[in-house]
Amino acid sequence: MPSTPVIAWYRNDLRIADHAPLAAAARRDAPVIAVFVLDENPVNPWPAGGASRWWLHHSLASLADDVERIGGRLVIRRGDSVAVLGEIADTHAAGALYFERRYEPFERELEERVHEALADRLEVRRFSGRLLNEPGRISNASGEPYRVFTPFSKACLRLPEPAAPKPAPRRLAPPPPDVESIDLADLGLLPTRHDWAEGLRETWRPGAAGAREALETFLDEALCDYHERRDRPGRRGTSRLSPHLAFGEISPLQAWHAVRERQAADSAATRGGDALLREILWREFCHHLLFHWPAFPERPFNDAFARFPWHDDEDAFERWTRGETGYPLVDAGMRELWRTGWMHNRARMVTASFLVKHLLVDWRKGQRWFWDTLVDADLANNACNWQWVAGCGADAAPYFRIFNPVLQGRKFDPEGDYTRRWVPELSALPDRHLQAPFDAPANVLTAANFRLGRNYPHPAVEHGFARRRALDALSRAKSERRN
DNA sequence: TGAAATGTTGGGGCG
DNA sequence: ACGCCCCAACATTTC
Repeated sequence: MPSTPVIAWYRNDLRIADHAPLAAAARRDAPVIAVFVLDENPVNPWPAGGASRWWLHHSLASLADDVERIGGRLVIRRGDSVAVLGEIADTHAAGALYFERRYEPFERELEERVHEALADRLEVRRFSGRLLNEPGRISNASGEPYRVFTPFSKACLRLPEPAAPKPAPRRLAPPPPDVESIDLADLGLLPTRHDWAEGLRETWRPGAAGAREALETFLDEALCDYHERRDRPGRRGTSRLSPHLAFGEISPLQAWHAVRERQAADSAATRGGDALLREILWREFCHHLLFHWPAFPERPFNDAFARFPWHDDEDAFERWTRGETGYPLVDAGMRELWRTGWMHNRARMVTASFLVKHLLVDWRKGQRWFWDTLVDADLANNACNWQWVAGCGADAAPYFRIFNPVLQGRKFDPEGDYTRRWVPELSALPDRHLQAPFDAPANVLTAANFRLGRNYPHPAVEHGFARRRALDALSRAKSERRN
């Protein structure tokens, strides 16, 4: 068989194990041109944000090592994906192009363009892997896509247990030596003007090895109590796999299978394991929604919100982004995000609810901010969860569910570990008053040498007032729809 | 994967 | 002893 090279096109699937395109390429017993193309097409409405770019840089470095370890070489390029892939294909007479599917509208369209441009010259094949199930495969009794999570997840769980993930190819035939590549550093993914990435470096280890390490740590230390402890942001109770999943350093199948294995070995892991699998299914559900409603990141799923009078309050929005709202749990979350590129899920719900319901700022502004600052930024999850919080999404929190940031703080950070870690100026306050310094008696504040308005801001808005205002505005939006 | 308002119950203080 | 009130504590409903 003539060994014309095969191109393995990498995008958000930066791993070598359980990677169908790479495995198929290796099986061809031909030179493998593994290539990542940084495509900064201005038409893409969702180019990677700063935190994602930082992660991408390090993840590519790790992938390059992994590819080399099995005898290959990762080619790095920048430019228009169609043009670059076409040029590589022509220059090296490639016989095939393999890649893993994505589900974002822009990426789906890109896949179509790649197919159209190249399919007459070589074999273009796309593979599944980013999800456990193709979005088109899951539908309800009447053939419609599910709009509610619970029946969706039940349908997923009724399917046969997925097959075990495949190991990495043992060996790749290297690409022709003259395949052009540029230095990773020349992609310009790292911050230039000032180095804001220190907190990211301290917190994360991007790459498949880091993903595997995070998974093992989670399985050993947190899985059994996951269903309870994941709600406490002050403890290490969550998997912290989200950025690794977002960049495909670990596949959802690998995570799923590892949890199932642990459950089989240890009955104490049953409940925690099921809770984690449920989160993986939420991820599937979000992608399923984005697949069937491509406008999800731009438009409220529920029409009643189409003309909601959001407040264009730039000042309040900026206070929120900086973690200076005057509500300790909200500020803790926002500062954790800025520093580490990640935020505990409980805090995500509370901070997002605060922006949308207390400040009445458009959820799309919050979505954008998260998109730029999260290392786990994923279009489907981000859009789906913001709409969920705002109350306009599929299977969303009802409009009258408004988090009280003070009560949430007392309930989920009772000892104040999380709040004090990220808002250290509150450290000296006793637990009792930590979440509401504005309600603390004067003698308590004096004893802590604390003055509201000097050490820490006054609340951006009073909770009782904000709550009534949101209920009023949201219920009106609902009834106007009916008329 | 809420919170607040409202309703109910039961113990204890008190006249 | 009794009724009355207060108010936790808990349950229900309402937003």
